[in-house]
Amino acid sequence: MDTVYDPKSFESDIYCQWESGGYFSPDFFPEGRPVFSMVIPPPNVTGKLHMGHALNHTIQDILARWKRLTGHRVLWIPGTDHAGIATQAVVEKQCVKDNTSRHALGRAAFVQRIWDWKAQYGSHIENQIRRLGDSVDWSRQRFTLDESLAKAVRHHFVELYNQGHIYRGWSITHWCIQCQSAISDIEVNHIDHAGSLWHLRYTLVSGTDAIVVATTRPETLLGDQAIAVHPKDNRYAQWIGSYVEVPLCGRTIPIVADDAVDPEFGTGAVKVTPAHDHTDYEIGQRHNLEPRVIMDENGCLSGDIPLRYHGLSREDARSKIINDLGDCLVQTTEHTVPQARCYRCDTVVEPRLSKQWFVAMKELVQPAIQAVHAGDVQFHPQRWESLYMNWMNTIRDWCISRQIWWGHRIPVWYDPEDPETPIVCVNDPEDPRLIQDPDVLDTWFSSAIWPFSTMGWPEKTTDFDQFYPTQALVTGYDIITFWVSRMMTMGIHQCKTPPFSTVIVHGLVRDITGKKMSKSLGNVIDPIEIMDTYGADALRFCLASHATVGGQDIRFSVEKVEACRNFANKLWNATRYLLQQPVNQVTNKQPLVHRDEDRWIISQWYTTLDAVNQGMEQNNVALVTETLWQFTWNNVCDWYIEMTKSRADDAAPVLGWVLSQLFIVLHPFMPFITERLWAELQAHGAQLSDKVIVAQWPMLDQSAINSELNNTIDSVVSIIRTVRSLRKQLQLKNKTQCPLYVSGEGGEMLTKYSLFFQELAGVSALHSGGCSGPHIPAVVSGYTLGIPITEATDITGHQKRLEQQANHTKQSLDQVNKKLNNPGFLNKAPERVVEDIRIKKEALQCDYDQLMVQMKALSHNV
RNA sequence: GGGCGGUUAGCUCAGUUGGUUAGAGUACUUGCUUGACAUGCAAGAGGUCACAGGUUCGAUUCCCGUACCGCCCA
Repeated sequence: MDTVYDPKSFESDIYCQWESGGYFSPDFFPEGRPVFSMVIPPPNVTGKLHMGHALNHTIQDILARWKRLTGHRVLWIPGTDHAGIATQAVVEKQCVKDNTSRHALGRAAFVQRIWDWKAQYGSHIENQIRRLGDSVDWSRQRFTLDESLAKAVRHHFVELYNQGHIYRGWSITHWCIQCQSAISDIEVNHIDHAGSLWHLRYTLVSGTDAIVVATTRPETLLGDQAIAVHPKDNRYAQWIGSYVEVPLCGRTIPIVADDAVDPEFGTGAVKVTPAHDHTDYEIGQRHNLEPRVIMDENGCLSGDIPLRYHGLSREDARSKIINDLGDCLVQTTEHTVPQARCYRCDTVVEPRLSKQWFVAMKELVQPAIQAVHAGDVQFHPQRWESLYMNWMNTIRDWCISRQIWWGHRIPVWYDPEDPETPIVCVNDPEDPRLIQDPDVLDTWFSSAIWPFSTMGWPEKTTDFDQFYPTQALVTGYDIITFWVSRMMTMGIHQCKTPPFSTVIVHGLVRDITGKKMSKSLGNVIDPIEIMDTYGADALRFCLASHATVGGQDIRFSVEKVEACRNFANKLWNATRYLLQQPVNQVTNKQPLVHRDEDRWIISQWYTTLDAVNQGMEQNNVALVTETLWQFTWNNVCDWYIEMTKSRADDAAPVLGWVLSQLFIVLHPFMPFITERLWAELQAHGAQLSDKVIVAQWPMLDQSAINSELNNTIDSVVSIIRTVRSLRKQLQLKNKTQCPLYVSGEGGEMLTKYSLFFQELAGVSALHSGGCSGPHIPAVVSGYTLGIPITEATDITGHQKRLEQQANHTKQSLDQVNKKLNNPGFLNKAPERVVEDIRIKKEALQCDYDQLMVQMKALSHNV
């Protein structure tokens, strides 16, 4: 073995062994075992691995490997989604480079080009996932456009349509001029923008009066069909029903009264543009206003408008119109406007009247609400439940048609002679006259059925029988609304059971200052680069150590990954140390031992295992990493190995057993190094079976936990540390040994461990009882220590130190006494607490008295 | 405007029924070529638990408010 842990030298090799050995498949294990299944949140096929994936996958893989080790047949399904708009955009860019376009190529050729692209680059992210160590079943890998999944999507669509949950209709939808498609409500971010409020004068047709309206989008006046005021607004009551002239157009439009108008906003009168605003559309419906479309799909003015505005962009149109308004522009004020932007490309989204396909959600989501309500599905942490509930309770219809070519084409056909009647069917109709709807479905429409489409639904497959529903879904909170809610809705609707029983929600990975990682900020940290430098295990352990029960966002620091790499190195070298001794007696059976330090490490191990088990059950991954780190580094390396160095061969079966058990429990967190070290033990003759990925999780042996022994060894450790500290202050050379006097109740018992004091604290001889000559004293956990003074001793320094300790002890003692002198405390606090405080007081008093004695004695030596 | 989360050592974070002298890693200081490991060992220093009030015998912990940071929805 190398003296230094070098993950690059073995990680990929180990992954190949797992993958080719079939260990990731549930079929590796006999039937009859309990099942644990999960589906991966399918990453975008154009994507590359980012820190969010790394965190998400680390948590899932920890779960999967833990469940596998605890005897489950684990199925974790991998795959990617076709990411309609994103993928199409990538290939369109490629077309531009090649001096062509999708329209020049035509639909079929363009779609083929995307498939070609996918064949070449689509497995990029899959290979990155392998780097992370994901124990996914590649034999069941899926892509949302696979034939069987496409069939599932069609089946799903047709069924929903036949049941009346899907309809086609006119509506104001968000139109992204960049993506050239309608997008759903949820794909829009509302961001405040420093804009203006323009006050415009509309002259009444009869008479000379005018009404002033306030608007944030003056360019839409070309599409105005009314002015609206609140029905109870006295300022305008007399004008309701009158007509005004639209500036720059000459058209006349009515003044209507509508509750939707906020009298407090602007002048209390608003212009109504039904074809280009959600609220205005609704007002228009109530007052029979014809929507007037004045903008094309590129956001340029068009339609029945004055010629001079034709073809202007939204921005140019605005400035030109403001310029042309003249007297009609009464005033301009600064105003913060919420701007709707596309979540993919950040372009300002245009509300646009168009005919789209929708899923009527209100009724469909009811069972999904109920399931969470009834506790059939639980969120961890629970607070996300309210986000889910809020979203579901205020759900609006879901626009699922997209005006692009890459995706599941809507399974609807029209007879050219009757284009208003859709023919909806699973299989392509035979009649060649029929024309298929050109649109494709929102990618999320196929993602919503991912937990069962991946298992062969709607066919009755054995996978579906065995593995649906899944047990857990792991995701960032940002896609609870996008994805979790829809999987719940569709899963219950189609399969009568929620698709998972637990939703584990984690935070987002941010940079060290707490900012979101983004290309434009230039603060992106590439997980692949991190793995190249520190190894996958270090990255995983680092992310896991941040995955607290609270699910807080994570500030990612490279330093912490480095620390985790060092931890791996520690484990590596502890094993290297062990392998200097014969390990052929190492088995998975707890070895018989007769020494306290052996019993102690075994006791500590089970204490650790107990905490690990509880942490895993409670989904507290971060706590588990801390517990394992502490045991490995502090208990095993710092103390057990050091205590047994003089009898290393004798202790090897114990150390070997402890480490091999530890490898199993660490394996979900650091799969590569534990597998590698497991193999190393095997190669040196340890009797360990197969691979650690399929080892048996240790059984907790409560009877081996010995708290009395733990306390004793704790005392020994404290004394050794104190002696080291004293030696440092005495400026004793490392090799200079000194005698140690220990007095205090049970002090004789410590002679049993004199070898430890000798080897770990440089004690030449341990004397039970006080030191009669001049000495440096110390008080630690009820014992009084003494080291004889030499010429080099800095006595005043020690007096200072003792004084400090005495002050400190006195403070604590005062606090404790205050409590014990407080009748309220004595009467009202539980007896247990009062008793604890009494015991503590005695210990503190004893220490304090000793310190006083020692200080006095020391002062004689000055 | 409505809702949620955060504020603990220089930095990143633990701290679950309210009760040890508030912990860890890292950074820092000092000393070590220690027969596993300098990706290391040892010793040390470092905190008014954001601020103000309340409940309580007792508050980092529970409640109310304020400030700042962040997120979601409209």
